[in-house]
Amino acid sequence: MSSDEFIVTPWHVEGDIDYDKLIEKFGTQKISPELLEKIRSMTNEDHFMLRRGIFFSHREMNRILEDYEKGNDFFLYTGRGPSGHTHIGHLVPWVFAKWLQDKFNVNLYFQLTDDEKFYSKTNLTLEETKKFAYENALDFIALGFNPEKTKIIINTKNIQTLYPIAAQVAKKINFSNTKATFGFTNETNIGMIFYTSLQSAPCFIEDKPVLIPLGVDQDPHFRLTRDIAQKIGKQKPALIHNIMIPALTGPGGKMSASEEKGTIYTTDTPDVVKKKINKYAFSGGQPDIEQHRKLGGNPDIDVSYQYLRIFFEPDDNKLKKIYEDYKSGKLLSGELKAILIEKINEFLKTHQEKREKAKQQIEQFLLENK
RNA sequence: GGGUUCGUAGCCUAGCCUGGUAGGGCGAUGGUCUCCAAAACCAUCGAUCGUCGGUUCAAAUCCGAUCGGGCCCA
Repeated sequence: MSSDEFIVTPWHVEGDIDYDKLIEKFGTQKISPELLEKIRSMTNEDHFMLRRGIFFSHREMNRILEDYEKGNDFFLYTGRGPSGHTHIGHLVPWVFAKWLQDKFNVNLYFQLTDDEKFYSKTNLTLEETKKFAYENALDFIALGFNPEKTKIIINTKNIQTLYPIAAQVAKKINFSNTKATFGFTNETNIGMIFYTSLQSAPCFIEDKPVLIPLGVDQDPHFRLTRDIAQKIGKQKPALIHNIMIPALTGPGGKMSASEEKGTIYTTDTPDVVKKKINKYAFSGGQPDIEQHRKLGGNPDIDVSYQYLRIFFEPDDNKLKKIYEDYKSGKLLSGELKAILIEKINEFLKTHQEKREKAKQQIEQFLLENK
């Protein structure tokens, strides 16, 4: 694969992603300055993930906001495929969903697709994906969601609730649609072929419009959902997409939960975090200290800097100083890494405490089948 | 149920026809070099060749059975 090629699908992300090209390819809308301003004025806050383009693309987010202004409520939906333990990249859309929920005071559904990971990962058993679903749920809850307005859907547990909706969806999607959208072939197991209708189901769990914050790689599922929404008498789901979080080891793919090395898990200890960052984080520094002082580093490709930008340093002034110091050569890669290590460990300390408490709270969050 | 095809280290794979206990790539690990990482260079680990049995002095290689995956047909 040459350097200007990239692949983005719900199951595989590879290459150096050109997000403008991806917008064109997927047919989404870039988040315009006007939309940014609208969100800002409605929430009275300028969220750093929007300002910095971590969320960069959408489908009909403006419609959701306009309806909301007219007094029409919406709800939020996001999720996670439990193929492994939660890593810090997963938290991006969840934290953003929390923010949206707080600002608009709306319900949120969080879907754990344990069945889908069982179908798509040959080496995972259903027991394992169910176990990871539970583990992932703890991380989600730890972010502080309100149990009154937030429900966790586990596919294998909530199938009774999801199935009637999924059936409506499934009848309107044919094999050619899914083949074209996901690249399925005759070897694809039939669980995968049906699966997208289950991922669609939460879009219609309430009779209101839905807004879905999610990683852009999951967009294809909802492209199909949007295509069939009107056929089943529902509104199209609206989406807001975040970029893929780079792996520690460098650009050229998203952080993968199955690759131990390039991943910081939410359960990692401070020592492990330190070791992983120092040992694996791809840097934009120069080959040696003299050249670095003279030529400066490149924060745009430096993974440590990117993590600060994407998640761990919401303060623009501090981030700007780091950017400039690194670029000028004043800040060394090792020093930049030290800043990130401290930020991550500070975050994980409280996260891990909340995660422990979540074990007592999980029951309140699980959706009950009706 | 029938047919067909595949099963070699974490992954991809050579070898199988023409039997003599396995070679490569990626990855991983360690080192050199770096403020780190990457790159580069050096080194190392790692496979009883799905399983059981047969033929043979000798089988990943031939034969049989069996298990598992894929596809086609019913």
